[in-house]
Amino acid sequence: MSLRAVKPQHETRTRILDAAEELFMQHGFEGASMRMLTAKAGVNLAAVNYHFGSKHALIEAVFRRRLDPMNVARIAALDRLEVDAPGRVLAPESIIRAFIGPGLRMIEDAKGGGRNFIRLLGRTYTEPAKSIRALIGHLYAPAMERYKAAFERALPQMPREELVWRIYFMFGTLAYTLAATDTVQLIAGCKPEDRYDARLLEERLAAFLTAGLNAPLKSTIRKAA
Amino acid sequence: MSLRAVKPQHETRTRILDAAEELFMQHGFEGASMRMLTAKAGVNLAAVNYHFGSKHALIEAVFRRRLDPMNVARIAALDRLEVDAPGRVLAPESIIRAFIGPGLRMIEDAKGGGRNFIRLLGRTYTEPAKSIRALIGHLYAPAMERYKAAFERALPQMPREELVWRIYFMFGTLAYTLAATDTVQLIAGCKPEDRYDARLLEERLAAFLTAGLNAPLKSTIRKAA
DNA sequence: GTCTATATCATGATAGAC
DNA sequence: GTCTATCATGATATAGAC
Repeated sequence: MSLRAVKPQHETRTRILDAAEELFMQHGFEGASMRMLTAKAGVNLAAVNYHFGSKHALIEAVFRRRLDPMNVARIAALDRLEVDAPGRVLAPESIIRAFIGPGLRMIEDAKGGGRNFIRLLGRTYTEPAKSIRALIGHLYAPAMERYKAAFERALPQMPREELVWRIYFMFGTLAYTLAATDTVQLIAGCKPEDRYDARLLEERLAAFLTAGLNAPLKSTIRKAA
Repeated sequence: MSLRAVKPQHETRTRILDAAEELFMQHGFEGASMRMLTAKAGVNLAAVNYHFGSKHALIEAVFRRRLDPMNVARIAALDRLEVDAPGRVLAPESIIRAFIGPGLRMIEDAKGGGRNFIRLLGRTYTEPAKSIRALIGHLYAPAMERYKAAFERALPQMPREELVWRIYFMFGTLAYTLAATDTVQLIAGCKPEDRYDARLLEERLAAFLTAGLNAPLKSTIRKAA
């Protein structure tokens, strides 16, 4: 019942999450120490254990904060498509755009930390401990199921197994593109501002992915040497 | 001038490299300690510093051992294509197959450690310290330049900037596919043996990438809602 | 070349004053 | 809720016997 300001309650938590997101991205989960991130956040070392309980619980919180809304947005975008075209078969390209949009928009959020998170997410597919992989898979599962079903309806003639692989390829292209926009020298020659232009990236990615998804089922008969 | 067996000279080095490759893949560069990897290799803790000088130098050695031959094989495959069709324009698909072949073959090498390395490589695009990224970029550079030039000749009508992005997307799809074949639950439904069948993967990837690379330049005009 | 033993330091976590 | 101080552990690296 005190009259003290109520601000500090969430602020420390948020500052820790922001710092953790950036440092986990830069140094990995093991490489970023709690001392590093509490120093960056300007909070006391013990605050992490007070607010989150352990380093591992902090890692989970970092992912949940961003992934939950991102996948909600993905599902909402798909819902909108289906409501706007009731009963009709959706074009694969529009499903692709609905899926990649929420992730792409995040890379424009440099100040709010979204870009850091996107790159952190990219590393997560290969690096982390099993427990983290399981968490990510769990958080992604609902959106993935919805999109898988949408693609199956949009491409009824494609064998299920081939479709699963092509979804996997698309997922990989997106993950890599979002994660590595800073790091890969190949892209270094491009205009720097293009790397974070979500609209341009969406056009380029949508064209590439749509063509890949619709690739002919029998590979072209090539005349071997 | 002793008559002792000469085997031990290289064996310790190799055992350390094999163990490091696997443990760096599983736990990351910071997460895998020298104690862990010397224990796995069955060598003494001090042997790493004797043979490599430091942990960082060991990491470099791990990459050089595999990347050098892999890129040599890639360049050789492109050379062969150009020799077999002198003066003629190469089909984009054959260039793609020449590039992805050496990496794909590695995932079949479970026993020799190639599969471990491929997954280790995948994480490297997003995770590592700048010094490692620089090393990787340096080791890749010759092959990337050759292939970039080959694609430019094969697709003279495509704007250079769009081509760079499409090469980037292809590179990402390959990297992700190779790196994540174990981890992603989406693919878990497939027949497990298919994940490591290089021939099947090459067919699937080549179809997807070729279509993506050749995607129409203006995205389909879609009737928005 | 290989080993034991150890120096030096950083880590995650916690106890307890305020 | 926040701080200081500290514990127990495990890290890289090295010195020196064999």
